[in-house]
Amino acid sequence: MEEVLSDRKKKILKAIIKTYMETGEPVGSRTISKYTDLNVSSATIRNEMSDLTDLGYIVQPHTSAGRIPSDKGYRLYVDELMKEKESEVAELRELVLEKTDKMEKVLKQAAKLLASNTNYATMISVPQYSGSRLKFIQLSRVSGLQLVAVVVCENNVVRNQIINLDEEMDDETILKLNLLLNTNLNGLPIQDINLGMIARLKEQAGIHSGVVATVLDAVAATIHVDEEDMEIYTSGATNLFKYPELSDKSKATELISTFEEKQQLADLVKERLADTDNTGIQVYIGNESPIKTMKDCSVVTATYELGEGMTGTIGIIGPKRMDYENVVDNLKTLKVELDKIFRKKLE
Amino acid sequence: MEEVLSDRKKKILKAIIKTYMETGEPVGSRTISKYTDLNVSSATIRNEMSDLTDLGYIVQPHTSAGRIPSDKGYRLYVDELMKEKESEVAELRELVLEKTDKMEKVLKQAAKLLASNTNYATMISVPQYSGSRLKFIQLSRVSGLQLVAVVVCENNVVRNQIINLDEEMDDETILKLNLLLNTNLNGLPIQDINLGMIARLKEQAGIHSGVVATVLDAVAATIHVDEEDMEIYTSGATNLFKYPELSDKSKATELISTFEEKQQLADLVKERLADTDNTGIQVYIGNESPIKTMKDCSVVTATYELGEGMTGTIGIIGPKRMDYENVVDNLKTLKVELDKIFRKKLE
DNA sequence: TGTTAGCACTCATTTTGAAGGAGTGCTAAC
DNA sequence: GTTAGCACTCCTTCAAAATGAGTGCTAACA
Repeated sequence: MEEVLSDRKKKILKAIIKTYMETGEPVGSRTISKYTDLNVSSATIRNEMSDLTDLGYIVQPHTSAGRIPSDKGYRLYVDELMKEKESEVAELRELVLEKTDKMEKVLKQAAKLLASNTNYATMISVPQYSGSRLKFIQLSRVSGLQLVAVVVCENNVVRNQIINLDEEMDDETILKLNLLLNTNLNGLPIQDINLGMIARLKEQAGIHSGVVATVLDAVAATIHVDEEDMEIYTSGATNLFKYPELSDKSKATELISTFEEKQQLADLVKERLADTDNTGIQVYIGNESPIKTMKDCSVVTATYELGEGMTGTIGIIGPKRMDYENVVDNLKTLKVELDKIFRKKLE
Repeated sequence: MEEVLSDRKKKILKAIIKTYMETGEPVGSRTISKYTDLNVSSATIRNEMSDLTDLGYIVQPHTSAGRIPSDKGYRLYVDELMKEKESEVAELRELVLEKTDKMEKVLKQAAKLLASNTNYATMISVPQYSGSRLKFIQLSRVSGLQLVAVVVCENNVVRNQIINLDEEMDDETILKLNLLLNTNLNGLPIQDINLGMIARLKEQAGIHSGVVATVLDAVAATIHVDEEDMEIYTSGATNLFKYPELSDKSKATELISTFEEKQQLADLVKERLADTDNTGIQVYIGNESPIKTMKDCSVVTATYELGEGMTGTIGIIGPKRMDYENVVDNLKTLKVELDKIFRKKLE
């Protein structure tokens, strides 16, 4: 399995992939013989191509057509062949920064920008705040039978919830509960606050067991709200229509559905985030992707950090012949820019 | 312009529209002569169709093809011809209700359900809380230089924001501000709380002008946050691929983009909500729609209410030959169900 | 006067076949 | 090991021909 390719074979493979990226058409031996600086005839190229086909790096759609790269070919390209390109970083910053104040907007804009920069489809996940600690918690009476619970985390994410009571709760009790909650929970990592802990608090609070229990349960719910479902913004899904190999009706339908549903994208993001060694950029080629509808696509993802344990994922989805260099570059740049923007925002 | 059509012409027009809805193909005279209970020959139908063409109710794509309904034809159909159908209401309720607790989830699910029920694309807007009154407002210290502002409206929508301070603010000032804010603003409609009012409060608060001003501005921003941009959920955009007249590449791209961007959908919703007499169901046929990319579609919208001035819009987007009866039915049902669900939730 | 049958005509769609062309694989020669 | 040459495959394109749905018109009929 671990064949070593000759330099010439590598050059030819690379030329095939590059040409195919541009044209989307199978590429023939004559094209390559002119394209490369190898100065060999098309017949020679043909022999080499025949070998590459046997080795599984390229594929012939039908007998008398040129070759197109296989997943294995792309993989080699991504892993070895595309090293040298000089990074011509786009200036994302000014565009992104222009007085957007809310994280959501920045993320949406980032997805949009990336899509228009690359001409592929993009997605970006709203960072989860796993690992973040509780900074502040408060119950306030809103009206007779209503409280509002407000939870602030270290990373300044705020959650809240209205709590409807069955019976009234006096100010003193509320005060006591606030004290109880803050002394016991502040500084704890969000995911460590579990039901057992809440149960213990309930005991400690004792007195008005009925209402207090309701309230504490609600507080717990507020803390953990949306823990499992992840928000994802997408952009440029229609860019995929530009690539004929993806835009026949059934494929397009499936792809666009995937982008509309977002569930599968979320799963992918979760998988990436769960990866312990998730610092780098990950490339899924064709069937390597966990999303089956994307078997004809490649997916490139990067994770970005907001400090304090908040990580999100950016992804680019395009045809297998996507311009990997450019995509990786863009992702790297965006990753850095997002880091800067958010780090700055979080004082 | 106000021609009166003979009964027979109406019947023929209706038959044409119905048949065209099913097949999507131009319908010819022979088909109609067999389809209707008129028992007239195709030649007679041809004469009538010729008249209808002259009157602009139907259109001939090319000389030797059948006829398809024009926008005017559909309009007549929607306004007059589809009255009689018996309403076979789908049982949305159980499906929607299954323990979803958050409004967003209910809305997302409603969009999804409607899309799968109708086989068209759907959208639903998160209700705006215009007209709602402020119920409760509170500033709390989160840490040394951070406050959190929490605003609760009558309809239990909660907004919050972290406020970063330049200098510390003592507990007494915070208390005073809370009192000031609550006594002055509570009970006021959200949109009546304007900058002038905030300016007056600033004066009243006087003392620590610098920090206090910052805080009050932030509070104002919290109250009005997102006032202008409207969240919209969509579902089933890919359903539109099922209709050949919409699924050629350029049209499909435009349509899907519209659904992805959502901005134009939001504009449409705003327009609908601004409509004083917005209780009913509105049908936009082809170019009647304010969204230009939907000139080959019809858009049917309904507004639903959550009481206390919160109104949202549900929309169905399909080909012009959409099954209007079914769509209108579904919308009506969903409208009622949403009313019930939310009214119940809001105690 | 309204309805109908019949027929010629139109025009989009489908089918067919031929021509063209890109590309391969193989062989033989260098 | 490299190259030129050539037969062969098979996709694509194009135009012509066949098909067929549907119309408009006319003439006959009730």
